[in-house]
Amino acid sequence: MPELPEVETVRRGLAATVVGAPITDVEVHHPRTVRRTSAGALTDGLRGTTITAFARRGKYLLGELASGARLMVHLRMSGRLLVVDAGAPRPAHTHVVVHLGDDRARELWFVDPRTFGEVVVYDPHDEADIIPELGRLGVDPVTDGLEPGELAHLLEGRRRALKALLLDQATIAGIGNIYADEICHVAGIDPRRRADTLGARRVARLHDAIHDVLDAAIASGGSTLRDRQYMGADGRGGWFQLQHRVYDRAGLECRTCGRAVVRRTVITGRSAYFCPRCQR
DNA sequence: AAACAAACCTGTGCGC
DNA sequence: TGCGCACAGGTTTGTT
Repeated sequence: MPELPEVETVRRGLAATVVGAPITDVEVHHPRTVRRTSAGALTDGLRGTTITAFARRGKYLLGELASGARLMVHLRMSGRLLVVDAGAPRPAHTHVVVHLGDDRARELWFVDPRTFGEVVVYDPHDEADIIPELGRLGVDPVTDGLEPGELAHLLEGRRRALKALLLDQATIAGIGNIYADEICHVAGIDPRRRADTLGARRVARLHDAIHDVLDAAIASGGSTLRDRQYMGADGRGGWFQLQHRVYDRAGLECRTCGRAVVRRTVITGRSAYFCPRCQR
């Protein structure tokens, strides 16, 4: 579910609310959530310390602990991180509860119906062994920046469909199914077009679209779809879905040109939405 | 290099 | 109203 803008919104929410709060206790209610290590490793690694900062790389959320350890959370399809008052009634699928012992006690919940998500605490020295995917991540357009020349280089020799490349986390980190479609639309490029055939003008448009779409989505707190799955750490949804041009709009009039109907196709096994008139 | 399917799970929406 | 199927924001693994 959550892509770069959603994870960034969660990161900002946590940075503003749980950084500096002493962790007094940890409950783990689902072994799958801590499968990367163990419930004991998570509990022992968090209890008695404090989160000093939150970073984000692609869709990975990384917390620095005062102990020197590191916290990694990946929300995958249905994960949510919520900060609530202590003792608040817990929703179904609340798999991890981190007790924050402030003057005003609160809890940090990890809620995840599909249990694809993960929470892990580890020694940063062992990061390459415990979370090898992190080492394979490509450039994060927001955190690292991404210049037109660098983007052109990433596209060179890549014969895949552009959308498939945008979804490849080892090339560019953080873009998922919603934003890949929205970026292709804003750039005016057919998502099925081979990545190595864009030409300078399309590369320039793609560069601008990547930054414009991601920045606008972050400014809107991400996209909360019909199922209301995604929400920020404060429990409030985003509103970028109101600005979606093509995602999940098959059969509806294109919101950009108004003279064609949005089509749905499948690229690399994922739904892809585009306007055949605006995107070539 | 890259397409494809299957896997991991639960929930929801739709057609009948 | 109920049943069964398709599909869902992600990622890995194994097979062509």
